Amino acid sequence: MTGSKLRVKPHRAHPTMEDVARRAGVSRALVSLVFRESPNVSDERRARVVSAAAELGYSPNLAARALASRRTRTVGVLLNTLSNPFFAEITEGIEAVASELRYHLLLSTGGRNRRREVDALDAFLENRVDGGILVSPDVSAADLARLAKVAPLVVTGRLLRGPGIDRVNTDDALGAHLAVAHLADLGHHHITHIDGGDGANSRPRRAGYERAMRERGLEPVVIPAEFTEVAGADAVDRILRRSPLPTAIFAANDLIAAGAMDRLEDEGLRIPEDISLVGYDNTFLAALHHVSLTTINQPRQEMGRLAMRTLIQRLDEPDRRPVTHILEPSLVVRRTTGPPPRG
Amino acid sequence: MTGSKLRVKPHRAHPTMEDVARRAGVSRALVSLVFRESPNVSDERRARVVSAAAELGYSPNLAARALASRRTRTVGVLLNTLSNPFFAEITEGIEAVASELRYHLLLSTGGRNRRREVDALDAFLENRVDGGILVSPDVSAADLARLAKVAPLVVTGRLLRGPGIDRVNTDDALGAHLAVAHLADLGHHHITHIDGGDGANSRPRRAGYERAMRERGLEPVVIPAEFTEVAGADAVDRILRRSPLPTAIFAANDLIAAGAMDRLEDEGLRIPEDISLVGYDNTFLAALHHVSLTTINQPRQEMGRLAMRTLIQRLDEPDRRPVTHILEPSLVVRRTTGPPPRG
DNA sequence: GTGAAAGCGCTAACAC
DNA sequence: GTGTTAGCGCTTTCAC
Repeated sequence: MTGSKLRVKPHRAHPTMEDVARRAGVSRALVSLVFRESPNVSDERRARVVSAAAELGYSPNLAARALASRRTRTVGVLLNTLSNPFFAEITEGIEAVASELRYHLLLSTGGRNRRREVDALDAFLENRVDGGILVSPDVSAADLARLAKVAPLVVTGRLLRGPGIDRVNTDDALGAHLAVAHLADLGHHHITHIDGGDGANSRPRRAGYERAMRERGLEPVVIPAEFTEVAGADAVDRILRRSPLPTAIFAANDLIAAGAMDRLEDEGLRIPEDISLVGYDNTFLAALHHVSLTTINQPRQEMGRLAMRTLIQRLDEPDRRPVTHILEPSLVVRRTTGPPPRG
Repeated sequence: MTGSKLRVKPHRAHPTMEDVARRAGVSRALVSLVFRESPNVSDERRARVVSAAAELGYSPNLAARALASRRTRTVGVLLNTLSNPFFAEITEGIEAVASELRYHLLLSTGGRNRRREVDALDAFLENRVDGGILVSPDVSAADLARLAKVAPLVVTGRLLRGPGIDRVNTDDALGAHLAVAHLADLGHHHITHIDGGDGANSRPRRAGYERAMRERGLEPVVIPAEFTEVAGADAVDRILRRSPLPTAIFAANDLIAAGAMDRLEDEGLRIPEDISLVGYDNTFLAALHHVSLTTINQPRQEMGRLAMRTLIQRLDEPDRRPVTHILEPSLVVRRTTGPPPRG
């Protein structure tokens, strides 16, 4: 036992089923049936049990239940960080259906740190979670498989296959396509992409961009960057030194777009009159009136809900083959895109 | 059992301490001692046990441990919503020290919904959490006391007193003071406050503003609103109809300030040349280069860390008297404040 | 419908 | 240092 000295006082005596049974004048087993909502209990006795429990302030001990039933009704959720609204919203989706179905969540943030992620998976194991939802995990396939052997998993943001592993993903390549198509339809030919380096979804977005450009006979130009505001601003500096100047920029996420927007305006360029700008993720940021960024929306809440529902389905039907759900992103047009300048 | 049909397969047989003991050629109790890191085990046997466990892929069953030890090493965390970065960052602080001290988190978001919050507290009870951290909870004092009777609590954002309840708060009145002082020092006399209605921290901020104004012989003017961007914009509309026009606005949070900023600029007012603007919370938003809002910072991560540490201390020392920690906000000067226009 | 009895996998005295 | 023994509070056959 690490850390504190653990002079923790044990819980004050909680009443047990035994106590409830005694008070209601029935057997312990009957109380158990009532709390598991068995139909085979007479209304009269059920009422007696319920009110006895209420009087005593009884609350079932989930540890005991888990031990006896070999089921915990909790699912482990692993994600990068809650500070990123993207993950926070996915989590909210998960939580919504979990609470509806009376499941508990054991939450861990791995912080893009492999060791912490492995710790989290160990915690899932030790808690004997009924299943797990891993949002863009960094851990090795082997570590994942170890958990998957013992509890079904839903993984997002990775292409991992395996028995007991279902997947929920969004189609990032399609999202990039949507962005390019929107700009091309407005008449842009010179569309530069600022990418996200080796951030989680950077690659498929870049690939989608490149393919969409080539399909239209346009020349892809990729400026390497990373998923931050500063990187977006720096990337614009590099873009402005090139020629021909692009008439539109497709940024790999909204944060990059925000940084780019700043720098473009600092340079006296008007958006969208002089240059158009598209982001990705439709974060809170993009929706700000002040920013009003055209961007690609990912159904975050829905990703979470779907992940949880998928897990429940597998719990119901452990032997069906693995499924992959792909959610489609959509274009949100705001005020940072318009036709290219004349001439 | 609600929802799914629960044809859940029990866990594949996990190895138990019995298995490990047999394999290592020792008693079950010795294995238990090793896993609890007891010093009274010879190095040789410890090594035997550890490697036997590794070979079997043994992982301790926390439910069994909880049942026997009457301690779960998990703490329940209740908060409004993860979508608000404010709560997300507090949670990250809590998680950081929890994971360091090998505690687990049972997380629930109440969504400002009293019923869901009560459900969450029930879940804490049923899980026999060792303690709870409630971030700006909405539940009644009675519901809170019920939980507090059985597990120590740390509450933030509320002034609740009670045995077994420690508190961590920030000094919102001081934050408001800082904002007013900053503006007054710049030479502003007409400072209008856009408030947050009955949002969580609205009242102390408003009160702090009013007192700070009066202390300087200035007349407080409060425009009622709520904690949203739209409300901020609407409030500006109302402000512009008044006279004399203020030379500075102190908004009750950053979101309001963002809305206000938009509308002010729409009306052709320059910030800070024509009018200064101060927000509250120092969210991500304020830090955007594009926005660059002068605001009041709350140490969010630190709030979370402190809450968790406070809880651990009480676990170590259940009978000490309740403590209240007050964290101090600080002023972050960016580009939306300056001296009032001349004349 | 209801009750009795045997565990679930571990901890915590206590003996040795 | 190490092994023995009783539970912890529930679920789950299996009789009745």
